[in-house]
Amino acid sequence: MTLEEVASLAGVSRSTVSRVINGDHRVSPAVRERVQDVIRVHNYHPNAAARSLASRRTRILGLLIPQPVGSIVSDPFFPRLIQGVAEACNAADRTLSLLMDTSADPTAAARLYRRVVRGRHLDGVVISSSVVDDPTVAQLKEDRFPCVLVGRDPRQEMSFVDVYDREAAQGAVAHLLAHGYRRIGMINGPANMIAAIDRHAGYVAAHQKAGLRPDPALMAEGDFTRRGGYRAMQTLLGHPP
Amino acid sequence: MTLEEVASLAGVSRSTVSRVINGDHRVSPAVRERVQDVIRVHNYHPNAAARSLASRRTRILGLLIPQPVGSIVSDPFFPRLIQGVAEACNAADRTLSLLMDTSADPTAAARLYRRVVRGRHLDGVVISSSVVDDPTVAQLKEDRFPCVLVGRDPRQEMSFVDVYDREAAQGAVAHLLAHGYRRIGMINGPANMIAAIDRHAGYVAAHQKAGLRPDPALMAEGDFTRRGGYRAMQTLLGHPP
DNA sequence: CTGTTAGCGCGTTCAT
DNA sequence: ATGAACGCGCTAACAG
Repeated sequence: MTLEEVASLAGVSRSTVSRVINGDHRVSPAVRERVQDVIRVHNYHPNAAARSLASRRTRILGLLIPQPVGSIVSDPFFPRLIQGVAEACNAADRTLSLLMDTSADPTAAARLYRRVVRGRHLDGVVISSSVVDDPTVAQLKEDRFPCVLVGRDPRQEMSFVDVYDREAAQGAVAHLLAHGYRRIGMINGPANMIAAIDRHAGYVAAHQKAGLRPDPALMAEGDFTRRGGYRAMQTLLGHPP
Repeated sequence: MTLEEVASLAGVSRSTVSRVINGDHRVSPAVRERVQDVIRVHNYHPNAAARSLASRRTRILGLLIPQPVGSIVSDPFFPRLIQGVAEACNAADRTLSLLMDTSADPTAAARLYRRVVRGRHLDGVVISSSVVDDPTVAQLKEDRFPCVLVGRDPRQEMSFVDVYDREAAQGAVAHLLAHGYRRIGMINGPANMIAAIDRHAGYVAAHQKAGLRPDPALMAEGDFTRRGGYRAMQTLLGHPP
């Protein structure tokens, strides 16, 4: 079933049907009603490829999840992120396409990227980039491809959504200090992650504000897995793994 | 950059370039080489929409995850599934599109389904259906839409991939029985899940084969969450939650 | 092995 | 408010 057929069934031209579908208000109520009936009765749905080709927009949004392939199964963050994005896409009547950097081959990511971006597969992309100097982010920026970061852009050149990692860490540490504690340990994420950098900065800032200097021996590195956290805590407790 | 431009830059016709792109072997090595050079140098990538419109195939595969929205974050099964499918799609040079039944509105799923399937968004779909009489599965079957189930089809009418739930459960219980144990408890999944049905069947079969009749009091129902498992175990242990 | 010719199904000016 | 005509970029016969 095509626009053409709907049009002839409704006794109008293709253009009119197209207008009805796209919510153009330059259609008389009577005609609109008639067209919508035909559409409903025949369960017509516009062909996605044809729409994209003509309109130059795909109505597909991408969610780009890079590198830490392992952690996608261990870290509950990703399922949540995926679900949230999926929900928003559904609400906006967009299709979500998931771009995951699986392969260990570093060029595979680049190829995937080029194919999808240059092939005009997507209207825009949400990229969950947590690492400093992510090459894909740089690429997107260079290509001026519509996108938004989940995790802040250190250079503040792109749109992003993030939490106040620094402030939160600072607040938590300040709270402990205020209660008289002095030996405050920290299990942080990998050092190349922006969130880890920010949290550490907050940790340090809270100490400094209290006129203290944090003890490097109280820092341990986890990797957002249970096991990583366990090991880091063992280290802090003086039981190196 | 379009096929047309690549063609004129390489001094051939559009068709030849198209053949090179699609790996048609009816192209002389010399010409192929020349075309590929132009493609590489100009970083050309074919327009996805145009290809789809002309070929009637989108090179997009769908992963359809229905109902149990909550469990997608608690159950590590889904991240693994998603990652596996993504990997396979990458390897096959296909794009993965994620179709999740978020909304509580039951008609939303149907609309999503119709839009995507009838709009020819996808070439095929992997559906992770675990529930008996899943309406979406029925719909797919009726529409004769290319798809494969993750989880078996009770009616054996569709392609599927699954594990031997029944046999595994039977084996496990038989093993315990062989070691002399007689009061064997079972924490199963929700009763409308095929996997739960199969596992229970195996549990019962093992008992029957040993001339025993399982005690209904030893059955408890979990929901694939830690908390659900905890509660079920409490019940089995005689400490109702 | 290569080029020519038709569409694929729709959005979008233009007229009217 | 509606329709006619064109083009989006590519694949797929069909010729040669």
